[in-house]
Amino acid sequence: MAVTIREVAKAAGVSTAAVSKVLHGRGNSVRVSDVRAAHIREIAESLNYRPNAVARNLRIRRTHAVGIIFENFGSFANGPLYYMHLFEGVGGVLFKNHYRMTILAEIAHDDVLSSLGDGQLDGVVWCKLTRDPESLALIHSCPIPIVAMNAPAPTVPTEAVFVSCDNEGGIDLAVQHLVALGHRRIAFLYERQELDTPDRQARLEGFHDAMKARTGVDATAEDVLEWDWLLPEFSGWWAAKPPHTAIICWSERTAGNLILQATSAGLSLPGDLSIVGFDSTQYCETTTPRLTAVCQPIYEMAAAAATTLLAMIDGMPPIQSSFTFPCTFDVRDSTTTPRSPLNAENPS
Amino acid sequence: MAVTIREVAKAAGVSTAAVSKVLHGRGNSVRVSDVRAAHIREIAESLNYRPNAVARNLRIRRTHAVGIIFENFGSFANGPLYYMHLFEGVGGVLFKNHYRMTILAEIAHDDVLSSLGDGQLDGVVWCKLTRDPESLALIHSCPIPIVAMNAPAPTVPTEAVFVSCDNEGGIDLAVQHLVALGHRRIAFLYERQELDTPDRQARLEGFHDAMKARTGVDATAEDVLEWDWLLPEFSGWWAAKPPHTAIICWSERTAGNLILQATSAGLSLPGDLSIVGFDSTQYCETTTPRLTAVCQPIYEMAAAAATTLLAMIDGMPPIQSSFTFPCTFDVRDSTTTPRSPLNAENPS
DNA sequence: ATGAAAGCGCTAACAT
DNA sequence: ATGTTAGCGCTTTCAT
Repeated sequence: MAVTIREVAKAAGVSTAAVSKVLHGRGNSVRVSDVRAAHIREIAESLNYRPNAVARNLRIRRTHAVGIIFENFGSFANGPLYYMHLFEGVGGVLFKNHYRMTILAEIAHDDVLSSLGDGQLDGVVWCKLTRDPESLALIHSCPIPIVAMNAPAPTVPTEAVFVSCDNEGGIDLAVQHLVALGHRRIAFLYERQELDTPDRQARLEGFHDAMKARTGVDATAEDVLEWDWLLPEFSGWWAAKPPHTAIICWSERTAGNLILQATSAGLSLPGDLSIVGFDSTQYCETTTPRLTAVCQPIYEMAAAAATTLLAMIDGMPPIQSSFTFPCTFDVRDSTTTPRSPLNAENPS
Repeated sequence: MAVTIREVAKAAGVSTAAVSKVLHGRGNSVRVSDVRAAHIREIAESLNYRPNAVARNLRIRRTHAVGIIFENFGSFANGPLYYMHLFEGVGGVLFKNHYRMTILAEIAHDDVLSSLGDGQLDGVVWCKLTRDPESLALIHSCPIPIVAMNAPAPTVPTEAVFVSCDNEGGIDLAVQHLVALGHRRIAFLYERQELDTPDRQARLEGFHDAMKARTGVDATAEDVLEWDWLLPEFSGWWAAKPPHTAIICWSERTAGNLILQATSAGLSLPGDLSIVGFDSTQYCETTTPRLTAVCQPIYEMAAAAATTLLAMIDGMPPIQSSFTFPCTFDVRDSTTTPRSPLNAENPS
């Protein structure tokens, strides 16, 4: 069907080795004179030769393709924009380096090994890899390098590299901001469905630490709100006149839904309730009020992940086994001074 | 390095053909007894054998991977959500059929052929393929099947299949809606940067047709607004007291930016100006006011594209060379009756 | 500088 | 029912 290197060689009256060298420039044990090279190129062109990458991949044992695993590909478009940026950031680096990016849909753990070990991928970026023993075992027996994004670095050293943001530090920025505005009773909110998400867990821990550090008092169970997906619990919670004047949401999207619920419950935002989100994307500009949020440097993180992965593929041992990026804080319109600071520092 | 089918065969005392048949179930000229099969499986397991897909791909000349080309991958996250849905829709079908999806970044036309003809892809979904002769030539010489999404079907028949929505019909729904509300002077808005986008062109044509049909008068040049990316022209335009009472935006994101500009210029929406977008995603729920918009059935379109492509890969000639899906209309809060219908039908 | 030939790991026709 | 073998298209070592 397609014209092969052999046919080009025959037509040009040279060996396949010469054609390979000239057209693909690989190998250094073969030398071809300029005239011959030009001739070969001409023949190849006229025959409309297209190199077969699959054959080459088999031979050199490299595909220049890396996989990217999302745990929930199906809800990409309605999920946080965060994923998209991550995706773009990784893709940007890969494409610049002439790698392809292959999406691996949510796959059963059993299938992962066969997917990652079938020779089609040179490496993989794994988003939200969990820390359970099963995953660690998997990392261990995986024949290609892995970089995990937004996953907590495991306590035992592994072959994989972990890239994430400083979730605790990010939440501390949020608490700091709210406390500076005068808030004392602050709640932390997440969806029941996100219970297992490593980032959520880290942020909750950060919340406890920060509350202790910034207000001097420990957060209690009633300061932690675990609600359902679209936060139907809100109106009941608000009706019970909670002492809180601000809510920190574990994610951007959660904050968006909270704004929706609060608005439709008749609250005036941010006067009645200050709201902070996590992840500061374009999305935060489109909510009303615009969402104040912790910002993780997604593009830098994605670029670090991809760059490190490519280095590993090239056989260089990673410099670090984990990278943690500091967060920043973007103040927008969803936070303000509390209407009535319940636990003001200096009640006169 | 990795254990091959040959080593399994040797360890099990059988032929490679037997191993291949048992483990991968391919070929029908080979029969293996149950006991032998069980034994082979056992050996393979104990040797931790992993089939090499690259070798198999070379042999069977199939990769079970399809490519997806976006013209502007880099601005995915900040672009219209439309792309994401498309992406998910295509991916959903592919994954269900055990195909992989490979992202092809914006590539120079010269590179396209080498990318699509290198044997690594069984087919490709091409988003926003333009209709120029160059692209048509490319389609013609492309060795794998192509499905074009949201591209106008060319007038001359091609090997590719085209999937798009009825842009004209969609715009007509918008005009109908506005006219029913009492609007007579309606503008059509797009960004200068989108000049070449086929969808935009089709929608503008649809605008002209619909205005003629629904109001009886032709739209003029001043009814067509070609502004810069973030619509900085808005305030000047509005200050000049244009006769228009409504604007139809070529895209969802354009409409969002228009809302931002109008709001910051002090307009009260939708009272001062009715706004309609194109593409009705989650994004339309997050603007203030919520965006009334034409809705194209993206998931169905994506599914049709992917399904058709897979059929073509399997050698079945496509039933149709183009699929056009009807649009629907989602009324939200960004449209209302005009404050003062300038050209009311029956001025008393 | 150039060519011959041996595989990469797998599949499938063919032979037994 | 099972084994032998010839490739898929390319790279690369080794002779010349």
